[in-house]
Amino acid sequence: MKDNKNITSRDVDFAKWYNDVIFNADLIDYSSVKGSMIIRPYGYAIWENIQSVLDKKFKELGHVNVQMPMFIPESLLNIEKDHVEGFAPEVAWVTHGGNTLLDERMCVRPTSEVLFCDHYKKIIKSYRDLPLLYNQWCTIVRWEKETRPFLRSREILWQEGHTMHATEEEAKEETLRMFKVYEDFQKNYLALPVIVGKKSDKEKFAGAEETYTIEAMMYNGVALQNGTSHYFGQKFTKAFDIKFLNRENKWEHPYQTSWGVTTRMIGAIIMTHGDDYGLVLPPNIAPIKVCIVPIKETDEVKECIKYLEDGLKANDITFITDHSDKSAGFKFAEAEVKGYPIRIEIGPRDLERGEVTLVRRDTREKITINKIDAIYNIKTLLIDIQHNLYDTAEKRRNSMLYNDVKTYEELKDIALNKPGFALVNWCGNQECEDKIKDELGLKSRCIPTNHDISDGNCVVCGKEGKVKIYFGKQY
RNA sequence: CGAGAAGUAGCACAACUUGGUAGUGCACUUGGUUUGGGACCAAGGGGUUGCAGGUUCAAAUCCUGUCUUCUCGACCA
Repeated sequence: MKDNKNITSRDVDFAKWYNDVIFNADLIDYSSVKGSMIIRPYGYAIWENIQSVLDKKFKELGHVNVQMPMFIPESLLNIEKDHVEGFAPEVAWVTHGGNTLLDERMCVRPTSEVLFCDHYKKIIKSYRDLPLLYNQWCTIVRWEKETRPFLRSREILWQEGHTMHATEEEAKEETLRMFKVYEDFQKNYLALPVIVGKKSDKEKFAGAEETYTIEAMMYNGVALQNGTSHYFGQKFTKAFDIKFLNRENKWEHPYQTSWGVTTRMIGAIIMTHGDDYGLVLPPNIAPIKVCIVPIKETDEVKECIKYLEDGLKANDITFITDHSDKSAGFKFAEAEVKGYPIRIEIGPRDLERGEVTLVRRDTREKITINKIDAIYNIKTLLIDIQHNLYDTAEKRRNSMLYNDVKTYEELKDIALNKPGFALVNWCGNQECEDKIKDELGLKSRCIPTNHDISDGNCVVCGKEGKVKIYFGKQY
C-alpha cells in the first residue's frame, strides 16, 4: 500500500504535516496579506457548524447578537489603562494617504470591550436594563509577528460575548456559565479533552480581574489556548463611568464579563485528531458525515446509491456522493484527506451479495454489511467514532500529563525532554513563574479548577505553595 | 525584531558550481480504455526565472541593492 504522497508524516515534521493537511483538505488558501487567510468553503463549513451550535446555546441562555463598528478611535481605546497597555504592541492603526482619517488616530478593533462599553454607557440607565447580554460574530485584527493558519492569524474570525450585570455575584456566575458552555462544546462536539482553569495574573487578559481558560494539548504535546472567559468586575465600568440606578435609587457601576472563541478551534481539531492520511473530523462537527464512493457506476450500483441517499436524507445525515471519473483508489484517498467520518464503498462485487462496505475514518477499519442495515450501522458508527476520537485523544493527552512533579529538576527534565504539561505547586509569586519561563521556556497554562489547592512547596523557591498550576510549551 | 534557508508554469523541483534555444513530475484541457487503495495511452495549453540596476556579444546562471515567503527564537486568542 502506498503512503499518502502529498502529506508529510506527522512524526517526521509536525509543522509541515499540519500545513499539508490544511492545504490538501482545501480548508484555506493564503491571501496576499500575511496572516490574513482565505477560508475556503470546506473550512468555512466547519466554522458554520461551530457557529450554529454555539449561537443556539448563547441564545438559549438569553444572549442577543449585535454588530459593532470595526474602528476604535485612539481616545476610546486609551480609557482603560491595563487594557491599552496589553494590546498596544499589536494594534493596527488606520491611515489614508499617510494621514489619519479623523481628527485623531483610529485602529481596527483588536477586541471590542471599549466599543461595547461606549455603547453601554448610553443605554444602561436602570437595574431594569440589566443583565445586558450581547454577543457578536466578527473579525478582529491583531498584528502578530509570526502567523500560522488557524493558530495565529492577524485577522481573527471569532465570537465575543460582552455582558453587564447588577451584581458581582451575577457577573461571576456568567463568566463561569459561558466558560462551561465552551468546555462542554469542545469536549462533546470537537472531541477535545481540554483542561480548564484560571490564568495566573501574568497571563490573564489585559484589563480583566480573572481569566478562565480552556487549554487543549496538541498531538505533539504543545498547548493551545482555545477559548477564554473573563470577569472584569467594575474596572471598565468605572473607567467609562457606566452607571445604573439600583432598587434603592442609588447610582452604581455594573459588573462586566466577556468571553470568546475563535477559528483557532479548527486548528485544534486538526492537530488533535488528524493523521498521516489527512484530516479527521469528529462526526458532531463534520459538515459532511458520509461520503459515498461508487467503485463503478453500473445500474445496480446507481440503484444502491439512490437507496442509501434516501436513507441518509431521511435521517438528516449529511453526505456527498463522489461521481467523479477518478479511480476508486483516488476517491478513497480523497475521502480520507477530507476527514469524512464514514465512507461507503459501493461496488458490483459486494452488491452481488446485496452488501456494501463501510469504512470509518478514525480507525480506517472496513466493515462489510447488508445494504439494508447500512443506515442503522452508520448512525451507531457515527456515535462510536465521536467517542473513540475523544478517548484516543484523552489517552494520548494523559500520557503527556505530568501531575506529580515535585522538584525543579523534574520540571527541567520535562521542559527539555518530554512534551506535555507539568502540574506543579506554586507560591503564587510572579518571580517564580518568570523564572520557569526564562530558564525552561515553559509558560503557565492554568490553575486547574479541580486542583486549586497546593499540597506542597513551590517548585521554584521552596516556600509554601498556594496553588497547583500547569506549565507547558504553547503555540 | 534577532538567527538561518528559499524565491524558476497552479504546486513540487531541475538547470546556476563551469553564462549559450528554460526542463521534469503532479495538476489542467480533449479523446479513448479503465475503476475493490492515489490507473493507462495519445494529443494539447500554460514562463518577462520575485523586482531593480550592473558586468557581458549573450544572464535563470556572475555582482550589487531591494522585496517577499518559510523555519527557529522573542511577543500574542
